[in-house]
Amino acid sequence: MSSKATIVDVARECGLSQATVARVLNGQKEIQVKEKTRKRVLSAARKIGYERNALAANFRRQKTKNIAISIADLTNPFFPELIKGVQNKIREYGYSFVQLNNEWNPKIEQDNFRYMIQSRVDGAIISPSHPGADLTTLEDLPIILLTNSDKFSGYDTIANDSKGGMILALERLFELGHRKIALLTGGSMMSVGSSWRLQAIKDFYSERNMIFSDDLCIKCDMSVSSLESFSQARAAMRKFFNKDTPATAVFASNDILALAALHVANEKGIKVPDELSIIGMDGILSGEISYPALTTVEKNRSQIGSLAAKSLIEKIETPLEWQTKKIILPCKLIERDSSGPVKKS
Amino acid sequence: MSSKATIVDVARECGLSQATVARVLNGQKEIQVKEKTRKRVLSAARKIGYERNALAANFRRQKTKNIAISIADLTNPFFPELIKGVQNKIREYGYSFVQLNNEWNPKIEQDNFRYMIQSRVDGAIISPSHPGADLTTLEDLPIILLTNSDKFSGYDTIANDSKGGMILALERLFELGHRKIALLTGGSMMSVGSSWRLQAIKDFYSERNMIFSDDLCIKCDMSVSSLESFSQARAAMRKFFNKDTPATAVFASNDILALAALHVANEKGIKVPDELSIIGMDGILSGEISYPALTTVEKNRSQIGSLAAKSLIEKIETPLEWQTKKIILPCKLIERDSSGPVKKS
DNA sequence: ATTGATTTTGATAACGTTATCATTTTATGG
DNA sequence: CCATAAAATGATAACGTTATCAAAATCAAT
Repeated sequence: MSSKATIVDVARECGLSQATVARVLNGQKEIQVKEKTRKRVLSAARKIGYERNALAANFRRQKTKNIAISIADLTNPFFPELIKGVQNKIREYGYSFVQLNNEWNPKIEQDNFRYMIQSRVDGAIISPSHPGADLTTLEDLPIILLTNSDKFSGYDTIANDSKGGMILALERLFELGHRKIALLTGGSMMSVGSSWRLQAIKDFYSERNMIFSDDLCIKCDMSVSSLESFSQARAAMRKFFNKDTPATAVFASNDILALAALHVANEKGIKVPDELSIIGMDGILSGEISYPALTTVEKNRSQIGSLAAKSLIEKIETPLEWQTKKIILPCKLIERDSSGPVKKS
Repeated sequence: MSSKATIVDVARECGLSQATVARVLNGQKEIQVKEKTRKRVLSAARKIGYERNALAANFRRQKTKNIAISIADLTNPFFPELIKGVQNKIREYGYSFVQLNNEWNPKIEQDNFRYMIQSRVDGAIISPSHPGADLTTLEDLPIILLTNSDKFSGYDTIANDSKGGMILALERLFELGHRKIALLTGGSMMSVGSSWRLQAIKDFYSERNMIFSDDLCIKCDMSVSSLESFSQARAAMRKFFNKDTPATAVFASNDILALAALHVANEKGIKVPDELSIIGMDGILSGEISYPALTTVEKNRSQIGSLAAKSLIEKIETPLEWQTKKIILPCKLIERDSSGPVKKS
């Protein structure tokens, strides 16, 4: 049944050596083989239904044309588009990928790293589960990290400029007249902690000779799944509004949190954007189709994915020319319908 | 550089034959090897840093412990959770997977099938890009299809009972007093066409001695991406409301469309659920976090994924005992906040 | 034609593991 | 203690491709 035809069978069929057959069927750049013999081989191959045995080929060259993508959780809306970007790019180069989730669990992450080594992937794109992730298992496997944490010095990294993006949002809110801006946060999707965000907004205010009151920082426990973090954020927002701290705008560190804020605002009859402006971060689908549509600081995840893929393949294929890169991509403010000028009262 | 230690090196190191070493390191069920030698091998392996070369092993056994998952588009919110279900299940059995997107393009889909054959995956879970998808390329590769289309007789299939789910929603709406129910549809995510839905709702009405007016069927062009189909549906809904055909409820064939309806209702100041009930289908995250939260007919995608994975592995590992299965899972109505009793007027 | 350079083809040895035997060692029972 | 069975280990041949080198065929130029 599954005893497939091999290159030797094709050779026998067309009366040529297996070397020549190999050159025709799997040889690169179609070099060094006469058109006539090429035809002969191809028709013989078609006749007996030859299909290349990639297992044998990979084994022989100890290359797989396969890369790994290690992320925390595929159901996190941040990742699918990123992966798509990777996928589209690597297809151009004839690579494919295995996708490994770790559910934020460092132990599973380590298993996955082990798997990468054993299955001899040619390289990996890794979104570390936490800033202390141990990458030593990977030895000299070419990798690109999706993070901008400074814990990974010496590694190649690609990420959006989250801080810059945050400032973009704050500046715009200031332009719109907002001065009482609440910060809704609880650790980013990359699990890099969020204390820098509080610092960033404080700096932002102090640069303008104002102070950011800690009352306006709404912290919520950040949990594993998007849905849980939504619930947590919603609870936090409900509490916040009950205290009726006067805030005219909310900046949330991701769209899920922003949508929680929007949800609570709707619930309480607070008009968005007339009475409250909300800006999120990431640019996920849920924010595009909500009502009102969410203003957000977009991270171009597809672009990150394709850049990471491109870099990785360069690193794999021309390792000598490679030198460590830290790419930081700007974010882009997308103004939709959840933000507007502060209400005159 | 990357010349890794092999089984032979370990054998030399510990003074045993490579056969014994192989039995210790990669042998199944830890049978037939003395505890003392086992220790000897393991410490030698650790000492010289042996890592199993899965390429060689796969090649030798012509098995990969790898399956493929072929879907249309990873960014379609339907799929990530399904894939997660697959992933969790196959991990139990020591399998991993490659994920292949086809962007609804049958040509790419065929390339992907070819890739499966050449890379010798042990099996595949396939969501056909369209009902006429050609699976002959796959010959006798064990596969499980994610569809309930009757075009795939003879294949193993798993899918939710969409029609049953739809009836669940309609029955509930009837219970709530709704008689004028609009059907918002345009082809399902599985691209299986949607004419059956119109038929189903007509049957539903006629079973109750009523007739379903075609005016209440809102068709929208179904496009590739979720966002586009949202826009299309929103446009269709705007048109529908302008005609002010009196409908007290909308049943949408997926959550994206339902959210489009919700969006337009909000836009027009139509109160949901007081003035209009909306029920969607699938149970995606966006519907859980919208305001109001979307009532939906849930398809348990994680369950489908894990069932598909379990079946596939059975089919792979005990092919003789296998017999063709067509599994149809019931849907579940999840009542959230977008549906309620019809308004008394 | 004859030489030499060049292109095209052929023969064959790896790659590192697993599977199949053959062989050795250990256990069992009279 | 010997015979026999059972358990543990060893030797070696695959798996199907690619890479290397050698041989043959073709081409160019005298």
